[in-house]
Amino acid sequence: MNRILRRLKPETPTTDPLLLRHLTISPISSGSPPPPLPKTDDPSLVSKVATLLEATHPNDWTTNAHLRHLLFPPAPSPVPTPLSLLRITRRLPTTAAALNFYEYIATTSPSPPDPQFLSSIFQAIFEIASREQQPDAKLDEILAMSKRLNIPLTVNSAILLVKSFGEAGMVDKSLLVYNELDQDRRNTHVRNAVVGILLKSGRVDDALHLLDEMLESGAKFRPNKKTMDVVFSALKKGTWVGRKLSAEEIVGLVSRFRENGLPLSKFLLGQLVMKLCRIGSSNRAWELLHEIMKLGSNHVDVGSCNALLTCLSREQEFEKINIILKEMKENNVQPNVVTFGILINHYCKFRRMDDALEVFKNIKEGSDGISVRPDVIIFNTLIDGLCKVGRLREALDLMDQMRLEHGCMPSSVTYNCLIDGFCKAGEIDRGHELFDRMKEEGIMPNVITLNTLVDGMCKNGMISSATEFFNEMQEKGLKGNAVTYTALINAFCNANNIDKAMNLFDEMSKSGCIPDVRAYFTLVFGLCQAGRVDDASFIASMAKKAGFGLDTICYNALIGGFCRKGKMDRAYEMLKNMEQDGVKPDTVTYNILISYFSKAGDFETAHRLMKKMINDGFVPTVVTYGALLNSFCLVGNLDEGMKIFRDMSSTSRVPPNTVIYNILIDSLCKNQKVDVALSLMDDMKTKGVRPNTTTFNAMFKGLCEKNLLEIALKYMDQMTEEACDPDYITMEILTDWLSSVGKIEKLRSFVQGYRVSDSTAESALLNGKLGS
DNA sequence: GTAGGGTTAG
Repeated sequence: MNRILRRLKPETPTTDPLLLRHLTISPISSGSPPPPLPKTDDPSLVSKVATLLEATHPNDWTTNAHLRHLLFPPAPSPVPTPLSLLRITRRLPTTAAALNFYEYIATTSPSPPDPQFLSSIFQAIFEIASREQQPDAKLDEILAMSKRLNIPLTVNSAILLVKSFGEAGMVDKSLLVYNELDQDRRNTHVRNAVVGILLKSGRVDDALHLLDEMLESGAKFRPNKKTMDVVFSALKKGTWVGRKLSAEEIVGLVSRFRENGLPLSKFLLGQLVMKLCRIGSSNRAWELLHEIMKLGSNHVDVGSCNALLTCLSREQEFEKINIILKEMKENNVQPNVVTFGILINHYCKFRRMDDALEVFKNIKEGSDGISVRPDVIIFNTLIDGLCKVGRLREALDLMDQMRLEHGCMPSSVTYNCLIDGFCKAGEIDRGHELFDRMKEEGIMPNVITLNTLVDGMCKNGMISSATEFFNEMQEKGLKGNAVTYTALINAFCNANNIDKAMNLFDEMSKSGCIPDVRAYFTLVFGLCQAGRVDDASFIASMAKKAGFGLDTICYNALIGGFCRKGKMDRAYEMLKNMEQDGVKPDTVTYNILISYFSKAGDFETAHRLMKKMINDGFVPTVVTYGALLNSFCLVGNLDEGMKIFRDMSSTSRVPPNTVIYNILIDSLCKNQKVDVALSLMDDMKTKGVRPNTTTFNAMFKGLCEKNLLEIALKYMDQMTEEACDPDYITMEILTDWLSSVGKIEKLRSFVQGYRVSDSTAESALLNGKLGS
C-alpha cells in the first residue's frame, strides 16, 4: 500500500474544488440504489468530518481527538454508517487523500472495522480515481490493492470498474471484475453494465450468453427496463466492431424480454427501425419489422411502418413498398397522413406525378376505406412535384384548391416551390408576381424565397438584377446566406467575371456568412475554368483549412487546370496532395493525365498510365480512347487513330460515340480522305450514333474543299430533319460556298428550317406517333 | 415539404 501511496501522493489535487465537489456528490451510476443501511445515519456528521479532514493535515488526523470522537464514538452512541463513510471519502480532493483516510480508518479503529465500511471507502476511492489522470492504470492498482486487503467490491464499485475498463478497451478486465465479484452482488445493475460493454466491443455472443442467463426461468437477477435500453441503444448506435446481431436474434430477445414482462414499446420499435435504416441496414430493419409482425399485428404501429417506408422510398425499393402497404392492410395497421405523404413524395421524386395525384385523389375520397385530411405538407409535396415537371398551371390550381376546398393555407414552402418552378421555366416575372402575392397574403418570404429568385435571375442572365434584388432585400432585413452568395459567385464565374466572383467571396465572409463546401468549390471550379488555377489552388487550400477536405472531383478540376496550363510540376503536386489526403484517383483523373501526355506526344507515358489505370481496377472509357485518338489525329497519325477506333468497337467493347466520330471525321476531311469520312457517316447511321452540329461542320468543310455539293445538300436536309441546329461555323462555310455556286434559295430554306426547327421536330414526332 | 457547386476526349 505504501508503494501506491508514494506513487499517488505527489500528485497535485484537482484545481477546481467547486467542480470536484459537484462531481463527488453525484452518484456514479444511475439507477443503482445504495446498499441497505441502518437508520443511525446522521447527515450532519458527514459535513462535520469532511470539514475537519479538510482543515487538518493528514499527519495530524491520528492525534485529533475530535475526529476520533466523531468517527469512533464511545458506546452507546451510534457509529457512522457505511454510507456516511462513503460520503465523507467522496469529499476528499484526491485519490491520495482518500487512501490516507482509508489508512487512518484501518489503523485507528479500536475494533476490527466492518468490511462494509472499508468497501464503501474503496468505492469512493474508485470514484475519485476514475476522474483523475490516467484513470485506468490507477483503478487497476487500487483494485489490486483492495484484493490484497480482502476488501470486497461494492456493487457500485464493480459497475464503475466494468464500465471504465470496458470503455478503455480492456474488456477482459471488465469480465474479470465481474467474475470475481461475490455471486450475490452480480445483480441486474452490474450485469447491465457488462452486457453494455460486451455489445459495444462487439462480443455479441458473450453478451447474448449473459442475457440468456438473466432471461432463464428462475434466474435470480432478472433483466429490467435498463437492460432493454442497454441492448437496444447499443444496437441503435451501430458502431459494431464484431459481428452484428441478426434480426432473428434481436427479435428473439424482444420476445424473451416480453416474456419477462418487458414489452418492446411501439415507439422503441419505430426508433430501432429508423436507426437501422439510417445506418444503411434497411434489410435488417425490414427483417426486424417482419419478425415483430409475426408476433402479432398489435405489436407494430404505423410509425414503425412509416420509418421503414421512408427508407425504402429513398432506396427506390418499389416492390418492397407495396409489400409493406399490403401487410399493413392485412395487419390492420391504419396508414395515416404521414404514410400517404411518404407515398406521394416517393412518386414525386420519380416524376410519376399522375401516380402521386392518384394517391391524393384516393385519400380525399376515402376510396380505400381510409380517408385522410391532406395537410399542408401533402399539398406542398404535390405542388413541388408538379413544378419540377413543368406542370405549373396545375400547381397553381392546386394552391387554389388547397385554399378554397380544403381550408388549408399555403405556407412559405408552397410559394417557394411555385416561385422555383416559374424561375426554372425562365418566367422570372411570374416568380416576382408570386413573391408579391405571398407578401400580400401575409406569408413572410424567407431566405429560401430570396435564394430561389436570386438563382433564377442569375440562371437567366440577369446577374445585375439579381445583385440588386439581393441588396434590396438585405436592406429590408432579409439576410442572405452562403447559398445566396454561391448562386451569385457561380453566375459571375460563368459570365467570366472572376474578379467580381472573388469580391463576393470576400464579402460573404465579411457579412458574417461562413462559406460552406459548395461556396468554396464553386469558386475553385470557376477559377479552374477561367484558367486561374493558382488562385483556384489557393482557395482550395483555404477550404482545406476550413475543414472541407477536397474530394476527387475537386482534385480533378485542379489537376486538369494545371495540365491545361502545362504546369506539370503543380499537377504532380496536386496528385501528391491527393494521395496524402487519402483521396483516391478515379477514371477521370487518369483520363486527364492520359490526355495531357498524349497531347504532348508522349504516347509511351500515356499507354503506361492506361495500363496502370487498368491495374488499379478501372476500365478505360470512351473518353480515354478519345484522348488518345485525338492526339494521334493531331500529329497526323491517322492509321493509329483508325486502329484505336476499330479496337473500340471490337475488342475493348467501348462503343464509339459522336465525339469519337467527330474527331475522326474532322481529321479525315482535313487529310483529304473525305471518302473515308463519308463511310464513317454511314457507319454512324448503321450504329445509331447521332451526328451533331460539329459532325456536320467537319463534313461540310471536307465536302466544300472537294466541291461535292450534292452530298452537302443531302446533309443539309438531314440536319433539318433531325432538328440539328447549325451554328455560326456552319453558316460561315455554307454561306460562302452556296452563294458562290448560286444556291441562295437552298440556303434560305435551310435557315428557315433552322428557325422553325422546334415545331418541325414536334410535328415530326407527332406524325411518327400517329403513323405507328 | 422548399434554395446553391463540380472533374476528362472533339
